[in-house]
Amino acid sequence: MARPSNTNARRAEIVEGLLQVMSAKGYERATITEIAAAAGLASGLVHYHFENKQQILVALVERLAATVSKRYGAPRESPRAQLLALVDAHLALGDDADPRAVAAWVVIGAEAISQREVRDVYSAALERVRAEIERLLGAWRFELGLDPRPAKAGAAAILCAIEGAYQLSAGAPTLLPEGSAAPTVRSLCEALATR
Amino acid sequence: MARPSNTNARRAEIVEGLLQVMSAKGYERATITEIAAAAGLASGLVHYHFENKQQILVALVERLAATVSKRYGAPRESPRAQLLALVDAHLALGDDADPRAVAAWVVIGAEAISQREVRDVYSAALERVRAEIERLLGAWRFELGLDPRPAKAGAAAILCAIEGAYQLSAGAPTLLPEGSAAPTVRSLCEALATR
Amino acid sequence: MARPSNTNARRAEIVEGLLQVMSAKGYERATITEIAAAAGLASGLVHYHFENKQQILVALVERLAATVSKRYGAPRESPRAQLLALVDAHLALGDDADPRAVAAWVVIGAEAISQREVRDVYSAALERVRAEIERLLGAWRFELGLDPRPAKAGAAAILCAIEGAYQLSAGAPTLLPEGSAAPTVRSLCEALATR
Amino acid sequence: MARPSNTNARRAEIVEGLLQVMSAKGYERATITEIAAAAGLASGLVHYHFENKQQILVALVERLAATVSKRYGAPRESPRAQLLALVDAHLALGDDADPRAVAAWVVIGAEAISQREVRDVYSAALERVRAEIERLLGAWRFELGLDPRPAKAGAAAILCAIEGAYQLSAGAPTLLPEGSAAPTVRSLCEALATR
DNA sequence: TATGAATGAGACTTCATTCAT
DNA sequence: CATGAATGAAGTCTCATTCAT
Repeated sequence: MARPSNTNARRAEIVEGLLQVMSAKGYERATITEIAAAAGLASGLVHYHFENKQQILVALVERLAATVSKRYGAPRESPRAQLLALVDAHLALGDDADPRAVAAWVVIGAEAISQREVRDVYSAALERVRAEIERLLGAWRFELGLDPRPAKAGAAAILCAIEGAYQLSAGAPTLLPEGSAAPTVRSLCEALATR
Repeated sequence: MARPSNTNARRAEIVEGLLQVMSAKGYERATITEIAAAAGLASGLVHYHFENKQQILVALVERLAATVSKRYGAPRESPRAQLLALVDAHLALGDDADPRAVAAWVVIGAEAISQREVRDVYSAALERVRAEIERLLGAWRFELGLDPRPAKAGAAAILCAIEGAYQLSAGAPTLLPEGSAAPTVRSLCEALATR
Repeated sequence: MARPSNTNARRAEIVEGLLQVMSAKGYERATITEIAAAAGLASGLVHYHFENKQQILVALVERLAATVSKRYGAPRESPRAQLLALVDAHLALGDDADPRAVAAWVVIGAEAISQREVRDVYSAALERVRAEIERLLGAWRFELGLDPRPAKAGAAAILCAIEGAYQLSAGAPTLLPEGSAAPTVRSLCEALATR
Repeated sequence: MARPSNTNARRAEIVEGLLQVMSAKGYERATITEIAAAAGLASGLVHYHFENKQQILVALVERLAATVSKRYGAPRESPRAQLLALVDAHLALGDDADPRAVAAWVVIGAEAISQREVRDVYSAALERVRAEIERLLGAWRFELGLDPRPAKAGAAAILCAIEGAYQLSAGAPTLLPEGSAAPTVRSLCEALATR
């Protein structure tokens, strides 16, 4: 009698709509009306599936973090390969590259400053990545017979570089030539792993 | 009879007001009324000194870039010292550190994505820094007898790390321990200069 | 094959749901969704049993009037006893007291001002009470050998006092000490009957 | 240089607009747009002078209470005259009678149930009246050589009757013949004072 | 220059009602 | 009868900008 719930699909569509509009206009200028239109829905439906606009943003943070995780995916044979795969997954080489996702992520980083709930999920996502980088960098250095302790500072540096690459490629695209971010950060990993 | 113009002083006060409000609330949520209040002015006066809200933001970008330049200041004896001074000037060690300026800069980076005029001044400011880093890193490598050409990619990496450090310290403050950004990026410079 | 109709039971549940929500939030702020939830029903069902929201309100007016009538119930030996029983039935002494019903009745009185259909049933319910009071007060005075004609004005005064007691106990609960309304109005009846 | 502030005048106009619209439609159905139109103002101005809609309602409660106080005005020679003047001031005989104010007051009483801030000012206004009635009724009874203590219950009864008369005249106008409320309540005062 | 009231477009959000299942 | 998603109008509130003084 009752239709099967399609709430999850609708929520995903709305989140996708926010991603599209927000990457072009920023968060505050992404109106509910536009988000709904981008998702092909009536505007009133947005608030049936989300309590308010901020909740869509929170859901988007999680969706973007999950997308990178998925792309990172399968385990590799060595810490080195694994770390470089992580970098590539973030700086998305090839067809997967999604400039809108990058722009949205930078906007989210700015919103995290003033919106606690956004900051919480944003910080948590970054912390997971940082911990993984630290683990891999430490293992790599250990294999090389080096002291693994500097991996903590190194992980922070690598994460900074990744986030900074997002920032530059979205906000100052002339500065970071297309496709140059990944190799740059990869070589940075090499430098931090081997000294 | 004519009062001496205080336009420049007033403009600076308004820009400072935007800095304060924006670092706490973001750009769109920084209202003219609040900006004026933070500057101790009547709201109507803001549009006497600035054509519109965006122009205040543009002026703020220039003000922040100039502040860092000033802090960077005096020439040092070696490319290495000069580069490390540049890093310190950006990641503002000591009493000069201004979390509000960092937050505002991150917000500006996000606004640059969708507002061309902001992007122009933002990109230009970053490009000046990037070019300076490249110049210093190249000179440093030259002194060490290394090929100076990788300085281009290295400069990009260093700039990414600086901007990423801003991002993390403003949007995920638990991730980047107080004062840890500068030494991390300094050691990154060493790594990139010497291999 | 056909299920027995449960329309009447469902309608009563919905009316009860409105009573609950309305007494806490007022009529306009009582949403169909909340009313349905309070009744343990799906929101779509409400409009199967009622044409629109106002019809639920009309049904509630009748339900509340009927509840008081039922409480008033059995005939007493004298006009005096009967009138005092009527007052008690309205100002609901003892366990029967239902603050939500009182609040809802006051809200209904306000809605009656601007909604004709509500006003009609509200006025009719009050008129039945007023006529009964007048009848009893007249009979009482007649038994005492007094002119029964002032019973008309007296009935109005008593009805005013009852409705005013509702108003105060719901909207200014600090003013009318718990349980003080009924004795006060009873003594008012004595005063109006005997002079 | 600066224009003299007209905030108080504007606020009064807006409050008056709410009175007009609310007496015809109820509080929730009185839209800001209509209130502004009734006051001859642009809608945006309403929120320049009032934080939100509820604050207009609060201001209206105070305005209505003050209006009755003013009408009550000058002191009389005896407690009896003073009390009857108070009743007349409330049930506004003659040209002063304002059915819209009565309707608005009843609507306010209903809103007081669910809006704490409204309840606070509404209760306070009623309490002032109640205390004055008690004082006058006690003095009157004292002059007559009667025990003044029942004045407390009597004052409650009189206040109930006044508020109930508002209720009936606004919500069930056929029940309370035009102009009949005041004499009825006056005779009620006599009854309560003299027994 | 300076003030702060005024404007009006547009944002988010709510909600009665409808309807496919 | 029942469900709950869907619709779209309408409401409150915000705010950049303008303007009379």
